[in-house]
Amino acid sequence: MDTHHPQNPSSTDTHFSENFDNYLPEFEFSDFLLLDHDASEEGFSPENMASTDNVIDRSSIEPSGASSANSTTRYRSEVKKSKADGAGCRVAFRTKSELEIMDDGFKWRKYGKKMVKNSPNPRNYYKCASGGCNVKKRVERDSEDPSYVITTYDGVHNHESPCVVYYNQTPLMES
DNA sequence: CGTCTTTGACCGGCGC
DNA sequence: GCGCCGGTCAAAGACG
Repeated sequence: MDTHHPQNPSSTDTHFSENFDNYLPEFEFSDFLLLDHDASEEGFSPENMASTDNVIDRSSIEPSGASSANSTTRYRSEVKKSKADGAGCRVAFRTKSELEIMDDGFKWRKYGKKMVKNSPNPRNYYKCASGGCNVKKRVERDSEDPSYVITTYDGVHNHESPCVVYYNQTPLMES
């Protein structure tokens, strides 16, 4: 259903974030939590945040180290067993958005929906549709503020975002 | 016709 | 040991 076509490469704009701005006018970060014990401030691998890191930057969240502790929302520190299969990087975002389907450039396939006890809203489970990439993401609405959406990324992409690929493959061609 | 969402069932972990 | 709860699977349906 999510006919998310990658941004047409013909735009050749230099700022992907600008595209995002047009894409999600009602996009506002409230909290972002880094739930990874192994990843310190430097642990913010560009691989993992291939495209979302753009969003973080534009939300003017202090990139200064230890800023992750800035989050007021106490997410249960799920420092559980981390599969050595690249999974081990957990990042949770809380965004203000009407739509819970936020296209971050990756292709996600929904594989489950569950009602959780803590919240009256269902929780959706997505998996990266790229072969060999078993990154998961779970999306749910804030129990207290339905206008907020909590997105939790689980794992690291072993491939670039389709958008990035696009930009890589089309360095300059428009006439 | 192919792809993706939906939905209930199943499974494993944890707490009591 | 049992029950609860969260996460995943897989068949069926819907949609393009």
